[in-house]
Amino acid sequence: MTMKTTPVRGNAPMAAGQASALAEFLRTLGDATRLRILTALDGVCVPVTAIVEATGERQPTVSHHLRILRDRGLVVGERRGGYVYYCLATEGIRDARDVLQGLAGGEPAEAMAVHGRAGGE
Amino acid sequence: MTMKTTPVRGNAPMAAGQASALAEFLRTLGDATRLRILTALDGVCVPVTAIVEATGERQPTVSHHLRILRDRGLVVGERRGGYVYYCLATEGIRDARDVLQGLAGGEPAEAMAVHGRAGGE
DNA sequence: TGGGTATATCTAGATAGGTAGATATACATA
DNA sequence: TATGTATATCTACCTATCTAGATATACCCA
Repeated sequence: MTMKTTPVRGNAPMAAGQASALAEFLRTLGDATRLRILTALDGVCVPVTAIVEATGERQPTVSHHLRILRDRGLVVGERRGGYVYYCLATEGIRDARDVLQGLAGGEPAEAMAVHGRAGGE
Repeated sequence: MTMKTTPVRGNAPMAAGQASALAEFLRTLGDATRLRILTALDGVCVPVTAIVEATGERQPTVSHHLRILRDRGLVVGERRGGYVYYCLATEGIRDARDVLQGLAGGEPAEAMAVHGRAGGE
């Protein structure tokens, strides 16, 4: 028996809970339709109809992804007459940017720590 | 018939191909095991055994994710004797950071444009 | 060359997440 | 109130992906 013991030890990896939360956040952004919806909403508030038209996706599909984005706090919807207008959620988007900055900046672990977004488990 | 025409038009969303490429990249990072592997490799090069030990994942699972990270150019493996040492891929990680910066910085569309990473289709 | 260790691959099996289609609900106006 | 439009929800199906377990391959040393 020769190569038994590990010659070098890796860093302690990111905590499991933190990694799951960060991974889930990244998967939220990791869908082409959602990215297209988010960019379509950049700077404007528009009804679902407009998003359907802009993206070329079907209405139920758009509603489905809007729901996910809403649940994650990335967009907000407000009823105005017959339409529900969707906008980027200022705070949620700012948090998201911070997380991405943290990831890009070096220590991925720090990203989630600062901004509560699913921090704990 | 009353609410027929859309009152406001959304922005033109990100191009479909670009969105898919960006989404795929984000999904690559959107896995807790891969995030943990990446952090375990921060600043050091270690054999698979060490990653298995550090993460607590099984060896085939680690190899699987290493393969994905390797294919995406985020890590590189080099054989040294009986072990294969894995390190963060300097260039790939720099590109990844740039993409994340671009996403965080404002115009998500610009992120992929600059750095080739799956830019085309 | 033979035995042992390290790593990769293969085959399922399980599960999450996406889209489609139908339909229900909410709202506005006539 | 009746009707039409806008949005949400529900079910089913499909696909991608993760993990497990077994096994193959690569390499080292005696």
